[in-house]
Amino acid sequence: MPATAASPGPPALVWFRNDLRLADNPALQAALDGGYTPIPVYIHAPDEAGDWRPGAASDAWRHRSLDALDSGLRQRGSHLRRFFGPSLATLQSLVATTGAEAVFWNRRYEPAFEQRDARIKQVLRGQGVHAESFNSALLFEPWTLKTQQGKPFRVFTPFWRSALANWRLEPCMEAPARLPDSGEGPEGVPLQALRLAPARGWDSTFWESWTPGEEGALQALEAFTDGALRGYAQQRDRPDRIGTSRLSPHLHFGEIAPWRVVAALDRLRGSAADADLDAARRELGWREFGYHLLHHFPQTPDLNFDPKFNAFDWAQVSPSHLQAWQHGRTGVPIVDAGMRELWSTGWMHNRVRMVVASYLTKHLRYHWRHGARWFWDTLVDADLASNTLGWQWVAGTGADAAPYFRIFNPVTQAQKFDPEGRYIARWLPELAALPLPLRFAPWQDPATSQRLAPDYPLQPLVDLYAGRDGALKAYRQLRVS
DNA sequence: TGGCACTTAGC
DNA sequence: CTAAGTGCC
Repeated sequence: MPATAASPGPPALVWFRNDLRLADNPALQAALDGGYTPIPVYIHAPDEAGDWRPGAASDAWRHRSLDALDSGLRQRGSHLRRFFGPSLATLQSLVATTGAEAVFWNRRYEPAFEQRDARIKQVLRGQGVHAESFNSALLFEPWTLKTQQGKPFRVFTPFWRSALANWRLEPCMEAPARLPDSGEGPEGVPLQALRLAPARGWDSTFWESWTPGEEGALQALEAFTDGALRGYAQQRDRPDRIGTSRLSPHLHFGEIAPWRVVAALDRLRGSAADADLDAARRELGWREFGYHLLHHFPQTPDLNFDPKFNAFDWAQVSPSHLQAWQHGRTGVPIVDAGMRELWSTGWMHNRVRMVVASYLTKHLRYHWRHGARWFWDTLVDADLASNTLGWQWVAGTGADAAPYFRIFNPVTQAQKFDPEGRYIARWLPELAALPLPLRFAPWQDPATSQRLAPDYPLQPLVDLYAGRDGALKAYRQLRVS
């Protein structure tokens, strides 16, 4: 029986995780449809993520997104209650103190969470609580698509073909206009107590370019469909323009449903170019593929997907060289520009992610895990599925990966995708005075570079040809052994 | 979702 | 001489 203001139903916990939105939220909707009074809770339990507890940039975003969620709930007459973990004990205690008859949540697919949540569901049900989970994050949950042999996909193209052949979208559901509130049980702790926001405010520059939360996500979607979608198939490779959707952090935190993004694209069929719409949908497909792989190959955040690479001769890490890469001081402009963009905005253009990753794993020949870890800590969109897929793909160790010998030349990449050098100049202002061909490769005229860009490293960490050569030698060695 | 050395066609 | 194609890493 649906709840009304006059006769509120029994309480049910709605456990928010990476589904920080009120529209298209199946767990919240299940509570309402079941006639319950939803008690929205968030439980801070970073240790339960195992080796992959969220990084600092991700936490900074989550702080703001939780704040936005609480505002949205309050506008509708409810509010968010925040607690410290462990998750199971906290839920059990809340069930006891609120009298909740049910617990609803939306699924996560990271290995540590899949295990934890399965156990939580089992224990709660064993205690007679109605515990149920839903899909809020994916177009296709990892177990819904299989190859002809009933096995998980390892190659993107057949995976995506299968997805398109089995296409079925969740209907979009507007956020409830009003929510009943319950006064039962503890109120939890203030948002600040979770200490997600950086103490010293190093993230302040992030928020010039991002608005965490459901409202910000919808604005980003609108900005995309009104703007960068036109020409997306080509322009998304251009880091010097706003050529991408910039939806990744919103999708990661569940501030928007992927099917709402698809629905927005579908509405543009006929008025926007099919190539652009298909390319945009295909990028969502890579996100889906990442979750598919992570679920079926749960070791891949830490281990090579292709075990052949376990014998690969990665270079020993020099802490100063690794730090030069991290802080954008390698002496290769497009690499350094990307790493500085990451550091100051918590995000990096995808084309540049590939370039800096190729440089780390090929020219420096460092194990991809060093790059994956740095991205994990610095990206606001850090996502275990996408991060793992991306790094193993570039490193050549992954499923359907670029072959190891596919080594990006950072100078060629910059000339091709940042032809006016504007992206480089934006993130490396000390290079803005360098004339164009030189701005891509300052070492080619050391005297001029010294004069016009005295603050930039004149001596690249590694010679590009030597780096490429060393990588190919190590790869050859792997193949004959 | 490459790069490069080398070839060949065409001027 | 350059552009386009090819095979390999």
